[in-house]
Amino acid sequence: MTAPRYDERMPRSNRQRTSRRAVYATLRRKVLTLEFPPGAALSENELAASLGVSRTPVRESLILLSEEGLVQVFPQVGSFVSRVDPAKVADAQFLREAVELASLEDLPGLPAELDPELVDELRRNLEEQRRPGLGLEDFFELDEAFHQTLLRLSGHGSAWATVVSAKGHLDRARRLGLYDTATSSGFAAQHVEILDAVLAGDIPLARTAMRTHLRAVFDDVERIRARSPELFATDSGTVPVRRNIVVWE
Amino acid sequence: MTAPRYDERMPRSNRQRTSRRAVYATLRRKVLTLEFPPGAALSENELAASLGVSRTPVRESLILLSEEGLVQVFPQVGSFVSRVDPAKVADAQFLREAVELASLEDLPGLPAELDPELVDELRRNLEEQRRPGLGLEDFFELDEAFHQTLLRLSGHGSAWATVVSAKGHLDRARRLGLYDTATSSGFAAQHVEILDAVLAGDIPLARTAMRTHLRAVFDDVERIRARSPELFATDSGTVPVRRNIVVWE
DNA sequence: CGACCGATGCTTGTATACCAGTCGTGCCGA
DNA sequence: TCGGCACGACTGGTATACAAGCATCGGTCG
Repeated sequence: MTAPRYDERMPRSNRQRTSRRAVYATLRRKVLTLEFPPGAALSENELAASLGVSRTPVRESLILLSEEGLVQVFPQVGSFVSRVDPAKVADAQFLREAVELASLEDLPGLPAELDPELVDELRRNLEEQRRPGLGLEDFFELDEAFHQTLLRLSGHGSAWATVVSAKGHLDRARRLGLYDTATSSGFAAQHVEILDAVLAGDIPLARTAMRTHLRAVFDDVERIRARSPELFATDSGTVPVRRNIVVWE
Repeated sequence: MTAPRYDERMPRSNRQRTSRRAVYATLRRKVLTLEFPPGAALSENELAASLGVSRTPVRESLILLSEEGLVQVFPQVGSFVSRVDPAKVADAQFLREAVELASLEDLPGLPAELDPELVDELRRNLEEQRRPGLGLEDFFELDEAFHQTLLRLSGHGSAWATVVSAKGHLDRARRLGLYDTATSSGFAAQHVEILDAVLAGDIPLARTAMRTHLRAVFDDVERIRARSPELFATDSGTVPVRRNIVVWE
């Protein structure tokens, strides 16, 4: 007959370090940091060669990224980094706001019931955010951790994956413009406001603060768009362009 | 130099009918309808053989399904249909509720501003739902269409993909138990309530009705779980089982 | 009789080969 | 000069081959 395997807990044996995961992480990072700018052609063959792997993990990663909306694949034509589509950015904003605001509703009524470990984590995170001379990348990381931990606090940590997908589009849009530390320090203050409200058990206030915060992030994107409209795709009918075939000599 | 291709609109030339999409749709359907029951082993080779394709599209589909949480892949061990995890079902419920309720908030203040075409579509849909002798599968389809159209009505139709992912887990759980037409006719009535509130411009009422409706769906799942707890995974540490190695003769 | 231990056949992961489709290019003829 | 057509370089989609790990079975040895 059959026999059971793996009784309970295979902590990281599941999340194995596979080539595909590495490639996916690399490609996603390069897309989000604009190292691969919107509209850029992503040849499976080229990527495979430059990453030192075969087409298979590259291809599988591109499929995942296309599901995420960060990449568009045109069969027999090419794969391209998605244009920064304001509609998609707005969708991402809507989704993120819906999830994060709803999670606040599910916080325990009494602040005493909050997981003290997570609360500590949030406090330490906010302290880090206040550290002078903090780099932009560092702030991005802390920001991510803050929002994720907040979700865990309400017991909806698993919804983070959805937020991440949405955040991808937002972050990419934000990086299009200059994004100074002054702005980020403002965000840090908003984070404090949110946590204070949560710890005070004032959920409506927390919601308001969170909404204000997320809208500020979105407005940041809109500001960038107003200043540099050419960076955004105006028509959703994208225009793939076959890359130059450059032959030297 | 380069030359532009595909100026504007490639309506369905993009969503090409590829082997992978067909395989993905088939596998997903079989998982959701429990034709592939929770815990079942899904061998890439077997699936490829039975579907008449190679491992490649099968494998890519399994990767997508695993991202969706419907399948779990254990490297060098096997791929399995995910157990119906109550935690995951609850997560799905949370996500769906968050998105659908938030979308109602963004409905235009005046009912007159609603897209009349979509309103008609909703009305026709509800009429269909009231048709006597409606099969369960048909009702499921109408239900899907109703919720999707409602999202489009508030301009957030693109969030439907997220809801679909969540709905997958919910629907699978619901199918575990008997699900009679009496229940579904109750849901149809709730649909009417929601649409009435929307058309009356009473967004708070619409939200309440929607929340009640979605919770009823979730309670349906909980009811099934109470009656047949053995169908659900009690521990999240899943237990893959290698399929019998059956040798005939 | 029980514990070890290698052979074996499965699994998924990765690499490679081949295919059809989509252009750019340049020859070739009117 | 200009139009047309075929070739070739590229694309992603699919099929196949190979690699590495795990579990079971059956033998052997203590």
